[in-house]
Amino acid sequence: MTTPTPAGPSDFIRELVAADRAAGKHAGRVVTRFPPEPNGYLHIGHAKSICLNFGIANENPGGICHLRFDDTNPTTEDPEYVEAIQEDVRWLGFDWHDKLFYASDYFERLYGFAVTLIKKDKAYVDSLSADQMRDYRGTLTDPGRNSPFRNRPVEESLALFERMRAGTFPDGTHVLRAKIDMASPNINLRDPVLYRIRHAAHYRTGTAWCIYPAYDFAHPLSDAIEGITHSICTLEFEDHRPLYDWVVAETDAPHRPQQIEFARLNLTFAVMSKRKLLELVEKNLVAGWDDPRLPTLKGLRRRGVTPDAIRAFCEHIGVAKRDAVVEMQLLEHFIREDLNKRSPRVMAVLKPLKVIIDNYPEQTVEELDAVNNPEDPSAGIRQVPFSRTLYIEQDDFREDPPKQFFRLAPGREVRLRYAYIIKCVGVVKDPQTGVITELHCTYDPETKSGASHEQRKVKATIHWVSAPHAVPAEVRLYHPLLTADLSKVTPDQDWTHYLNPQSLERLADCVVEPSLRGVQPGTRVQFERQGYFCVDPDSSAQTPVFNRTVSLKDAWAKIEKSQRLR
RNA sequence: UGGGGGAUCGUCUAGCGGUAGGACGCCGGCCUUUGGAGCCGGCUACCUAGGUUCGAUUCCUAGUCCCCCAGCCA
Repeated sequence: MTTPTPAGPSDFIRELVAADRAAGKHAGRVVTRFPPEPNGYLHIGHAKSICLNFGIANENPGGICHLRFDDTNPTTEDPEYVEAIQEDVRWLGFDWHDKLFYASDYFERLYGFAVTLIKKDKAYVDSLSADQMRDYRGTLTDPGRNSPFRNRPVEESLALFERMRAGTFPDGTHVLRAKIDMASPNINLRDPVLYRIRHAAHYRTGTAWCIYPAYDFAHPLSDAIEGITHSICTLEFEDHRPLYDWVVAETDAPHRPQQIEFARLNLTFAVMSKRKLLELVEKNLVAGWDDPRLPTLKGLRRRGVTPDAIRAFCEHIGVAKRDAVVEMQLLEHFIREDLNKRSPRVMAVLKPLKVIIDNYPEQTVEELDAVNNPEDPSAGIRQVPFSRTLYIEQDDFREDPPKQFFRLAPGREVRLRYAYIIKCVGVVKDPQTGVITELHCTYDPETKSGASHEQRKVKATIHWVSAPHAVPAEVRLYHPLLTADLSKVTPDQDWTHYLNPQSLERLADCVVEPSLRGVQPGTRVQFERQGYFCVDPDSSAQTPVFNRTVSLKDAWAKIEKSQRLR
């Protein structure tokens, strides 16, 4: 029997957690953690992990998810990122309560665990250079060789490790290594580095330390210290798991967390690697980490995406172990679906063309009823002013209309949304340039929108804004940043030439209906026939700035169109 | 060529020995007082070869392909 897709999210990790609870493992407790390194801003890929970890904690009674900063590398980390990451997790709608931790808070305890290991002769101070170590490590197919320092007496390692901490040695002269097996087929087990010397100021511990624990040492022990039950990470750590377990076991840590791996999120046409995102920001190829063209949470927020849409997307894509590349169209679908429900429809003209209704009284202003959201009757109606002089979209008029063009043209009729049917009776051009400067139309007073009698048919309805009431606005259209799939680009290849140099289009002469005067930053609206816009949440400009990210489909259509014209 | 993982519509994902389901996408139609909206219909998949079985996407065997690992990054 085929069963329909279950209503709630379910995946192998949730099943495993459920099985552990049922078996009474960890006394039925569920403790997860989201452990970012504060070396960049969070993006949609992190959202998958956040939704998973916090989601599992929320779904299980008494479950909790810690937020832990994995800040063990002083050279890449910055408090700016710590702040931004916390904002983003909260914005996404998750709460770590009082469970905010820093791996750097464990430095003293971690040092103690390391000393324990040395005393058990399970770790030693190695004095090989980095190059020598690489040489001794062997290759994928050849086993490694023992370091000449591997059998250093425990007392000597202990003393050396103490002096490493004291700052006696320069960077790179010594490391602390686990004593496991240099011939292991798993390279991670060939005496991995546990501590390295780094004379660098840490953003939290300052210069208190000049040795820093490596991920493979700090992470399992941080999990153990915090009583994490399920340590969920991405696939590339699968062959670190034996080391993870080794560290927890050999240090006699107070608790045995379990590492579980899942496939990270890849999105087509999105720059997701922190290295590349950093490069974009540092080379000023984008305006910052919150540039709406970026898949960062801050960027998505500025283009009007809601946390609800991101969470719905993350739930839908599922959790599995196979490598996956999700299509951008799927993300866009969830964004549209969400925005459709919540964004009021308003009228705006992006490229204005003046229209004068010759037979409409000069001083008259009518207030016409407009529906705020056809999908949500509770959103109600508003009034929009109508007058003799209007703006319509330049694209809605063609002097010489092609076959499939049904909007305004000389002698033709269209309906003005919420208003009257008008007919174009005259075209005024600049005598110098020949550019159309205004249209003259007549209106039919019998055709007012909502009038119950005799429905006249017109081929098209267009939007408009009353000129004397129009509110000036700026619109920024963000096209997809990339025109190629970056996953095909090798790490050392220059990838920035794939960026679309025309990815930002600024339209300065836009007008919007008066109901948008003084609208709050962050407000999401749908412009009639133009798509979803968000009043830039972080803009302090006098005139409202509307952001819109152009969908892949539209972007491609535009590219094709421009190619046809050539 | 060592080790660790993974293969189901174009893309994600379900299935746990009994007619391969959902979503996105795409195609067609309807709607037309806006649509990047809505409604209706259609499309395409079990990596290969053997075996076990009444019956295999599911179990077994062999193979193929893809991903990850040789940082004193995480």
